Amino acid sequence: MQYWLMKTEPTTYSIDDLKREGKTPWEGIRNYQARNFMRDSMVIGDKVLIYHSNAATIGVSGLGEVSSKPYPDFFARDKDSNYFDPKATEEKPIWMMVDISFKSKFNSIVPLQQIKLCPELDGMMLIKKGMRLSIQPVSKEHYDFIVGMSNNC
DNA sequence: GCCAACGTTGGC
DNA sequence: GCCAACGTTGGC
Repeated sequence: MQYWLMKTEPTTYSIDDLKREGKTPWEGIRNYQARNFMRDSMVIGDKVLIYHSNAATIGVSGLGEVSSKPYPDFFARDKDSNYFDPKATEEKPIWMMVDISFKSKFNSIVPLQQIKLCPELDGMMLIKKGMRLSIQPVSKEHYDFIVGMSNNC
């Protein structure tokens, strides 16, 4: 069992969209390191912090769970998709994804600003300078602490 | 909208 | 394999 943080821009796909749909393919990851986490390390049942970037309120908005094995991101082969990649083929799909299911929406977002201020969260990948990975591993301690912060809002 | 930090591309 | 140019991310 591992813990992750996955970024999304709420104008594209928010925690409310995930709540409404219950489950979604996490398509459009076009970074090898992020893909490798999904392809090589994620297993069904892993816990996920859903993070809103480029938003009015930036921060962790709720919880999800990995609910499928990795499989090819078929958007890469859809010419009409923003995520189309001409190099992707059926034999070599290049890009992989997993399904993420909805677990909960926080009463209020745990803001990035606050995450940066908590000594308990020192060392989180999210707050490292220059870090822009859209999928990051999170320690159980940091995961639990952020869930705790959401309960105190 | 700005821009720092990264990642990718492509000529050599 | 180097590295300049370009594109993207994402906080501010």
